[in-house]
Amino acid sequence: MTTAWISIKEARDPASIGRSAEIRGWVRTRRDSKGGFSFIEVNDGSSFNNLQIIADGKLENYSTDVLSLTVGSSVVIEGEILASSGQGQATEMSATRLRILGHASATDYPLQKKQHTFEKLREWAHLRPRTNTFGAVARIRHQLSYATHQFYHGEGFALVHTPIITASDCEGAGQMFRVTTLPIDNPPTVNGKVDTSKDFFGKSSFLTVSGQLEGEAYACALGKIYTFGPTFRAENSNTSRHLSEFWMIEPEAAFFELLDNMQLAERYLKFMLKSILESCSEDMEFFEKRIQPGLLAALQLVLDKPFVHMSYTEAIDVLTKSGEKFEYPVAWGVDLQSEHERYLTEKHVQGPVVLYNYPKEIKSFYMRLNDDGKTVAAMDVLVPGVGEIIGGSQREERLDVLLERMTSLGLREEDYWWYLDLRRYGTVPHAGFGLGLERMVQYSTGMANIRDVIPFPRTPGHCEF
RNA sequence: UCCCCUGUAGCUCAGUCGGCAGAGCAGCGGACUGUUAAUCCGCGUGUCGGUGGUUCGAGCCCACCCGGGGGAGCCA
Repeated sequence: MTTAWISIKEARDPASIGRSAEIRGWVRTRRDSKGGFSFIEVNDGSSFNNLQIIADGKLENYSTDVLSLTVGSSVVIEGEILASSGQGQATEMSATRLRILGHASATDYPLQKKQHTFEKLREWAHLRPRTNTFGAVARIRHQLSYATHQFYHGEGFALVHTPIITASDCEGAGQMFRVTTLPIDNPPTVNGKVDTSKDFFGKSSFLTVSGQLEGEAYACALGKIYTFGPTFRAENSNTSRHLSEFWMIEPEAAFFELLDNMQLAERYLKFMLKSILESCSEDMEFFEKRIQPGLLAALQLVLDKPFVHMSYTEAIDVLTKSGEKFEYPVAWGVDLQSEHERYLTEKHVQGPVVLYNYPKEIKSFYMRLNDDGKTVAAMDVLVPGVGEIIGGSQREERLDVLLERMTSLGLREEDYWWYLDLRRYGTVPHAGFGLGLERMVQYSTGMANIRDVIPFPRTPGHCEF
């Protein structure tokens, strides 16, 4: 007869009282009683909370092993799940057998039984998932990812894997990382320039900044698709909201117009929030209590209310009449600055706001030109604390209009030949958007710095681990 | 990239007017207790980010460099 290995999440469930079981995990704390026993708190990542183990002095290895247990040690413990007589937990385990798999030297192990700053924990990115905060962030990140697949599958969207290496540098979303196998110290040259025809792909190649253009190709066949993958930006931006490598979800749907797109974004955001509030209540309570008081009520309010829609022109009007002193002046035609976006979502609306119909001059070439000839069918979703969490648009499906727009921006037709084919053959209205996963995790948890919501952050000058 | 702040013990930080480097936590030793950030007593810990300068004397003042944080731009 072997004892069943169960998770600590399961062991903490009062339904487990009376069971014999085995748990496996890492020691968080040990408190000794000279009365002849010890309390050991063990965490295995399955739950925010620990399981309290009562290790009696009668255990054969009590003095040799139990009393040597340090924070971070890995253990396998068999015992009986009992109703706890102490405060703070419903169940506990009375150990009948305890085995140490690996010690963690108390003098060397960096994680102490106290709070560390997030800055210090970034230096120990390989150990920080063992802390309360980073364990909780990791579980929320997983739940948001899972909810994403659930949501799109449920809405009839197919997952498409778009390429990570791209040979076109014309995705138009910022600076790209070059991918090359040419020797960096002595590359082949022609006419004094690097001969990229000798490179791996016979031409220059880069890490993708967006899967959108390829996504459009599949939407114009499968109808509704989404991508979920890493994206890369070689921009020298040093903020709490930017990463050089981040994960993006990009749905794209044929026959969708701007309003369909906005409604999809709202359903998607609400689905994710509902998912974490229902499935990660212990983690969310932690964020409410220790990271951002008021978080739960704010997220619940988002779920309960329809999103406010506001055209760019209305937004400019609101900002102009706000009486607020802005560092950057507001006028129709200028791009909205962080301070403007923050005012709109945090003060004016106090919740998510969908801005749409931006001046064409400040938006990308592929966005559909509105009938006014001045604006394009773009939409951004802004949320308090984070700012832009979603950016999207209805795409320009009319070949002549798209070509005209490209010409005026100096883009070369031959670079976009396959993208233009989508308009040449059976063109349809379509729309889509991109959501930055890390910004969603930030918004969901209240974590202030984006470097703390991705396991191993990459930012300018930092590629450790 | 620009602006501001910051760097002292393993961690969090104090250090006055330029005059012997000091607290809490962690650790170690002991006591005590169905404890839960346990409690109580005792003990140790330093390239004061680096280099140069001013000075009889620099953690403190000056210059440059490096690291960290916040904000801005760009964006998701």
